[in-house]
Amino acid sequence: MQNSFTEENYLKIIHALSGREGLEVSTNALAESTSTRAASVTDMLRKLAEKGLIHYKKYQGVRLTEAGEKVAINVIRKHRLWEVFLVEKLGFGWDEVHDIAEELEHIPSDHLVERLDAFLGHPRFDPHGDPIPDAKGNLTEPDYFILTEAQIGEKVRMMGVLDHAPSFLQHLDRAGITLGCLIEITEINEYDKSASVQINENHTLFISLEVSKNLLVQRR
Amino acid sequence: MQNSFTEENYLKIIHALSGREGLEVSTNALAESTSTRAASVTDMLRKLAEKGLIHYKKYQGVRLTEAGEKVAINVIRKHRLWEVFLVEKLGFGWDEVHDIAEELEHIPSDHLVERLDAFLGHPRFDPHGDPIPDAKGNLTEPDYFILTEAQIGEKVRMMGVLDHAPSFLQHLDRAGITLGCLIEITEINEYDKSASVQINENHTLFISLEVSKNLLVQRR
DNA sequence: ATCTATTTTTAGGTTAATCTAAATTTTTTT
DNA sequence: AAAAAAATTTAGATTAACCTAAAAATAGAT
Ligand SMILES: [Mn+2]
Ligand SMILES: [Mn+2]
Ligand SMILES: [Mn+2]
Ligand SMILES: [Mn+2]
Repeated sequence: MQNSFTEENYLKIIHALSGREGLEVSTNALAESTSTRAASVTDMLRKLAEKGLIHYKKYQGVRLTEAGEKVAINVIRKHRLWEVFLVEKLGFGWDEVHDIAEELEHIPSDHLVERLDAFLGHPRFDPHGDPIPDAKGNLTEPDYFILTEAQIGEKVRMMGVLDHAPSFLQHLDRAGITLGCLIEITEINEYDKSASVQINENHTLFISLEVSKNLLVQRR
Repeated sequence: MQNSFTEENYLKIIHALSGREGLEVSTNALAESTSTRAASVTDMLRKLAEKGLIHYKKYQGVRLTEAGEKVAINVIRKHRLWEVFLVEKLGFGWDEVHDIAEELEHIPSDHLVERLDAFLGHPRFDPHGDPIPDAKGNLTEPDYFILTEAQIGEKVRMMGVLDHAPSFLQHLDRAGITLGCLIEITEINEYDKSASVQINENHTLFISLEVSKNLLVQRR
C-alpha cells in the first residue's frame, strides 16, 4: 500500500514538530501546520495509526513509529535533494525553491532519488544549510547554534536558517548574508537589541534581533 | 481554478487519441486509455466541458477546445522535457523513463519548465524521437513514415517509435537499433513478412513485421 | 476539589473521482 | 423499418480528505 501525498505531508510535519527528542505532537499543532481543522487531523491520525506509521492514543498526541520515521526521512531527503537541483543546476534562488520541492518530494521512485543524488555529487546540505539524510535514512543534525548566542567579538560562520520564508531569504540576500559567509559581531545595540556585524571582513551593517534569531552559525 | 492531475491526464489522452485531424474521441476509447469505466469517463467529460476544456455533446464524442489543447500541449511539453532530463542527465535508459515522467509532467510551475528547457539546451525531441512543443505551445509533427512503407534497398534513418512499451524498447536495444541509426532493408522474407536489414552498415538481422510497424523512419 | 477554559474527538456532511447496474440512445443487421 | 447489438448516460454507492457543530475529555484556576 502506497502512502498518499497527504499522508506523506502529515508524516513530514509530525517529524518536524516532534523535534529530535521525538516529543508528542498535538492535534492542534498539526491542524495549524497543515492548514486544516483539528477534526480533519483526528481523522488522518486514525488512518496513519491504522497503517502503523504513528503511535496514537486518543487525547495523548502522536509520535512517529520506526516505519513512519522512515517515510518522513525519505520525503525530507527528496525535498532537499530537489532543492539542491533547483538551485545548483537550474539556477533558482534559495528563496524560490521551497514550494516547487514541496511537490517534487512526492514523486515516488527510489531509482530516481538515487540517480539524482549521484548527479548532484551526493550533497550533504541543501541550499538552506539543512542536512540531507543519506540513502539509508541516517539524518545527523549538525550542532549549529543561533547567532543571538554568540559573543561580542566572536567570528562565526553562517551555516543555516531557521525561517525559510522567501521574504526572510530575500532580506538576507539584500544584506549580503549568504550560506558560509563570515560574521563578526562587533556590538549589541542596547536601544533595539540589534547587532552590529561585519560580513566577510568587508562590510558592516545592523541586523535586527528578529534576523539574528533565525540565523544558524558555527564557531571558528 | 487549477486543473487536477486527473483532468490533465484526460486532456493529454484526448489529444493523443484525436490525432492531428482533431477527430472526435469516444467515451469507450477514453475508458480504455484511462483504465476506468465508461460511466466514470462520462462524469469527467461533463466536468471538463463545464470548464470549457472540451467540446462535448452527449453521445457524440469529444474534441479539445483551444483552451484544452493548450493545457494538453503544455503537459506533453513537460512530459518530454522531463524524459530528456532523465535520460541525458540522470543516465536512465529510454525504456525506464515513461512512468516517472508521467508523474513529473504534473508539477505546476512555468518557471520550472522554462529553466529546465534551458538547462537541457532547448531539445527539440524526446528520447523516443517525439517532438517537444515550444514554450508558446507550437507542436510540429515531423513527417516520418513507418518502416513497413520503405522499399527494398532503401536506406532510412530511425527517427522514432510508435510503441513506447519498455519491452519493445529493450528489444530494440538488444537488436542494436537506436534513435538515429541507419537502416537498410535488404529483403522482405515471404515466409513471415520479416525484413532482413543492415544496421549502420555493419550488422545484419531479421526484424519482425511487428517491430517494423512500430519504427518511424526518414528517407536518406 | 470543583469549576472553567481549552483541546480533542465524534457526528453528520460535502466534493472529486471512482465503481456497478440499469436505462437510454445510437448503430448495425436482418 | 424493426429488432438486436453496442455504446453511452443516468442512478445510486463508495472512498479519501476535508468541513462545521456538538459532545467529551483534559488541563488550568480558583
Ligand atoms: Mn509536500
Ligand atoms: Mn530547504
Ligand atoms: Mn500523467
Ligand atoms: Mn517519450
